Amino acid sequence: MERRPITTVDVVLLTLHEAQLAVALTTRTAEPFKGLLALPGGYVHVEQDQDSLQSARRVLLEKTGIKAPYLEQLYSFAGAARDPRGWSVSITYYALVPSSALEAATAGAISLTAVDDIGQLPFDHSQIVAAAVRRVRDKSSYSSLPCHLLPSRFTLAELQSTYEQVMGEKLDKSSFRRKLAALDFLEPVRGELKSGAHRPAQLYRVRKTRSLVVFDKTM
Amino acid sequence: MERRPITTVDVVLLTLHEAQLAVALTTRTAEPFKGLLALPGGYVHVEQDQDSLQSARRVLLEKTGIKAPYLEQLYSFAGAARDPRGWSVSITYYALVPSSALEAATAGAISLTAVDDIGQLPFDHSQIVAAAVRRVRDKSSYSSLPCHLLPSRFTLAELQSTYEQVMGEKLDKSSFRRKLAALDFLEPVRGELKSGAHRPAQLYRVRKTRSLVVFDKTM
DNA sequence: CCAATAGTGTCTATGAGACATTATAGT
DNA sequence: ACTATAATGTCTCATAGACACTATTGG
Repeated sequence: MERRPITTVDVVLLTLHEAQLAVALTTRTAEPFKGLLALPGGYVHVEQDQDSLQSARRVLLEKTGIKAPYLEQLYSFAGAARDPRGWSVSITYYALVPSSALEAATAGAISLTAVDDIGQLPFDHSQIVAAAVRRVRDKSSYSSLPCHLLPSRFTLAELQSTYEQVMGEKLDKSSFRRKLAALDFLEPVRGELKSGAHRPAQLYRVRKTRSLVVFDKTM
Repeated sequence: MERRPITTVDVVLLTLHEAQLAVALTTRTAEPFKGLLALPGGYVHVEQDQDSLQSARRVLLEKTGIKAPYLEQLYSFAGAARDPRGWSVSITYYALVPSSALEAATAGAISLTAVDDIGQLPFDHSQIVAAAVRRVRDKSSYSSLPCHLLPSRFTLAELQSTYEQVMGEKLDKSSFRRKLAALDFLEPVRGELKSGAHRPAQLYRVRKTRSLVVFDKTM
């Protein structure tokens, strides 16, 4: 009987940090690449995990303390060359969390790096990060995905800024709000406002039933 | 050391058959589910395959005789419950071929079933087919993907009909052609026409450098 | 009143859908 | 001439982007 590949999960945990989309890296505690920064990841535990989503959740909790993020399968990287231990499969996931969730959850074991200046990472983790960023930017262009980078209540200006930071481009305020209104996945939080030295803004939250709304495409 | 999961690839081979999007199923030659129709699939061969795309290509060639189709990774299904042999990972791919490629390649070992009346399949193959169909329909709505369901030369009417069969809805001829012209991924085949009892149509082919063109999205 | 940000309105250009018209083959 | 399909043109409406304007707070 021939040898089975190694099976792991790796998670690309993304958040906004210093007005940039940033990925959370952890220091590897075991060989290979011990001591280097890499994606939080680990073996699938066949007695413990019912499926790979649970593996991803467990690994993320163990390595970063994050509990219930937006979590979605990204892609599987599999082959003979990507891991020095031999033929391996990495089922990868990406997660989005508000930066507040990161501050609360971790004991500082995490390094946040802007996705646009990731250097070389162990294994094929640079490619994995690149794929996640592509996916998130693409999906953000036609869905409410970036909402998961914000706390549960936010202003429309904060939401627009989040989209802009994810996409890396400015958006028109009027058009942006027209689209939000048409899609109708936000609801104002009654009576609550946010303060500054100027007109206060209405706070909103995502409607319970519409945590991921996909906009129109063409053709 | 704990046991590693089984690692397999399964391929959802799609084509047009009797004006419907159809999936190619093969009869299982081994347990479990020996003798039943299922997706062409098999173990990853770690000494033979450099990566999972090569596994998919190999499996598809072995089981169906298809050589160089459009082939793209779909999703990975992984868990304790999906295969009676135990915890397993299936890295799934989908392939698109013109129906002519199927007739030529197979010795009749393939069963073509319209995707909209797939019943129960072994393992979680029904779900896998459903995911592939969702992906193909979605991607067809904003890309030139359906071109891979046609032979290398085709008329605009044939292309429109292909889109309609994939998407399951009628399209307006004028709008369809306007969009094709704007995207500019087709080129007329010089002097060649196709005949009937009426005005002949221009034949086209996909430009070499534009085998998958993605249209605009919004936001 | 001023500064600063929130929120809304208007104009225009683009593009999609619906539908009509012209073109060209065989019979 | 007739029919069938190819190919193109026109009209209208919806919508996105650009930008201007009004609203409301603190100082």
